[in-house]
Amino acid sequence: MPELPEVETIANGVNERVRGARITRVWTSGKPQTFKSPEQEIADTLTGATIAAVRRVGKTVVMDVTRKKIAAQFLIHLGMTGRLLVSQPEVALPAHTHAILSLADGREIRFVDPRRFGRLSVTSGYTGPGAEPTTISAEAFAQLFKGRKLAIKAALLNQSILHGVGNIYADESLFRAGIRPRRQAGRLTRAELDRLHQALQDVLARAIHLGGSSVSDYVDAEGRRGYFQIEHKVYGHAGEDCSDCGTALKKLVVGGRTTVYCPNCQK
DNA sequence: CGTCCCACCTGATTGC
DNA sequence: TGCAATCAGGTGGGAC
Repeated sequence: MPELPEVETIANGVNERVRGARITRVWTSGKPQTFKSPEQEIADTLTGATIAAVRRVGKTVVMDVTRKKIAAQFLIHLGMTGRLLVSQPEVALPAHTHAILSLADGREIRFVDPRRFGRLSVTSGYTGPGAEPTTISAEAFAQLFKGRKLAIKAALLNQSILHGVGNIYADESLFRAGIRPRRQAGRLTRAELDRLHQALQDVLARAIHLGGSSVSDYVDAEGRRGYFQIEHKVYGHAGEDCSDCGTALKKLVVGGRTTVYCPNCQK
């Protein structure tokens, strides 16, 4: 479901509500695919721990916890349909709930994930697989794509190059930079890469400001929708007229993902 | 190693 | 109305 702006919105929302809380009990669903660490290890690490902070790294929600002076991290990757909710215990459990952290004050942090593409694990020292798009310099950004033969869209989606960008923000930033998604990453000029760097950071900042994109059912920790979808210029608009030039937007598949672009504005 | 493709899941929507 | 096909914000493993 969520890309960088949605994960950031969720992490910030959860952080504001549970930072400093103590976890008294952990329940997990036993669906093996969901758990990258053994469920017992997750329970042992979190039970009795205090939540120091909840933040985003790439598309992963990182919960920093301390238990008996030992620091650890609970990683929540939301996949396509994962949600992280902070609820009062009397609120009915949603279907497909896969983990519940009960807090000392009675509230519950719930991980809900219908498609089960999400993953839960515990670790320490997590830094994510790639570079951080919101703060990377134009120079370092350009460096990432040197010599790469894959399509620029596929490169943007590759989390080990740049982490946090997904299908929506890849298409939206390529449109705003005027670059066709199939262009070979290593053959973009420095000027084009600078435009892409700027467009990507603008789009991500704007989307974070609006609470992310709610395409179907994405909601943050408090059940609020995001509003960046109103500003999508290409994602979800295949066949419609380009908002800038009126040309019909085209759809194709790049890196295995549906891709929409303007054949006139993007070169 | 780089790149491509498909499997992994459920649910909503579309089309016959 | 009913049922099958298609599509979805993401990864990760295997094939080439």
